[in-house]
Amino acid sequence: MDKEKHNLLFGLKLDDGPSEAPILGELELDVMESLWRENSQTAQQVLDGMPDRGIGLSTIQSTLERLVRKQLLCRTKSSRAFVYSPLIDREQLIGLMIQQLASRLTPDRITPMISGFCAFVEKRPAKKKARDLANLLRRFLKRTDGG
Amino acid sequence: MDKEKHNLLFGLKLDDGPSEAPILGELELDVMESLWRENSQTAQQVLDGMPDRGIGLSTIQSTLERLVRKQLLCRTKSSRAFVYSPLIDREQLIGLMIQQLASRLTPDRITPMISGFCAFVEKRPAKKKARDLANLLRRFLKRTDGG
DNA sequence: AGCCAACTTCGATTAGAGATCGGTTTTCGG
DNA sequence: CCGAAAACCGATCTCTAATCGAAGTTGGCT
Repeated sequence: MDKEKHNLLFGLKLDDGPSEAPILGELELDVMESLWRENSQTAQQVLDGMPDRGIGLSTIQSTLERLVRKQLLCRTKSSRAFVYSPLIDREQLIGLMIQQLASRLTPDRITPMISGFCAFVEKRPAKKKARDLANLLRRFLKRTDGG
Repeated sequence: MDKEKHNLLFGLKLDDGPSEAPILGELELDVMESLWRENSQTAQQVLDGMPDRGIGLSTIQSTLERLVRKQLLCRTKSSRAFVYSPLIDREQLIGLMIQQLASRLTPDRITPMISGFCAFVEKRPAKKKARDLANLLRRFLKRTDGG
C-alpha cells in the first residue's frame, strides 16, 4: 500500500525548490516574535528575553535551527555565537500562510479566499474598520463575479 | 519541567469548550471535498467516489470520525450506515482557518491580516481581479491607518 | 426466525513534527 | 592555553494523521 507523502503540510523540500509555507509550533512562534521585536539575537538572548518557561538553551537552539531550515530566519556567526535574524516580517509570514491555505483549499479560484477572508473579518468584534472592510469586500465580490 | 500543552494547534479540547479551528490532513481534506461535492454520503460512497489510492474502508471511516470530532461534519444513521454531511462549506472553513491564523499571529490588531492577505493577493498570477483587489486593499490600508 | 453481508467499533501500528534535554566537542577571549 | 560559552548531536516524549484487521452489531431478504 502506497505510503509516501502525507507530509505536504509540514517539512520542506530538502532539495532546492521553494519550500512549502511552514506551520509553526508555539515555541517557534514565540521565537519569531522575539526576533521581530529585537531584530537580531543569539539563542541566549532569545532565551533571556522570554517569560520564564523553565526551558533550556538547547531547546531554543534547536527551535532556531528549525526556523532556519524553514527559511524564516538566517544566521551569521559573531565570534562564538550565531546571531539570528528574521528573513520575513509578520505580514509576509501571514501572506505565506494564507497562500498555503489557498493552495490546499482552493488552488485555482481566488474567490473562495475572498469570501473566507470576509467571513473572518465579519466575525470580529464589530469595530468600524472591520465593518467597512467587510462591506468593501462584499461589494468587490458582487461586482466581479465568477472567477 | 512543565510539559503539558504544546498542542494548541492540532487536536481539540476534549472537554466541551469551543474547539480550536482545525488543521486538516490530506485525506481529511479530500473527504471534505467529496462531501462538499455530494453533500451527504456514507463512508462507502466516499470511498467509491475517490480516485483509487488503494486505501481501505476503515481508513475513510476513522477519517470521517475525526472530522465529526472536529465539528466539520455531522452524521445520522440511515439503517445500517452513517450518512455524513458537512457542517460548514469551503468558504466558512477558510474563514475559520484564517481566524485561527490571526489568533496565533496577531490576536489584537487586524491590520497585519489585511496586509498579509494583500501580500497573498499580490503574489497571484497577475489577473485583473487580483490587481484590482490588491489596489482596493492597499487603499483601504492607507486610508484607515493605525489599528 | 435466522442468516449474512454490510457497517460500526476498537485497538494497534507506523510515520513525522515539535519540544525538550543532556552529553560531547569546538572555539573564542582573556 | 585554559575555561567558559556556544554549537552539535542524538535520544526521548507526546501528539496527530493515516492506516489496517479483527471482532461485534444489525438490518433486510428469504
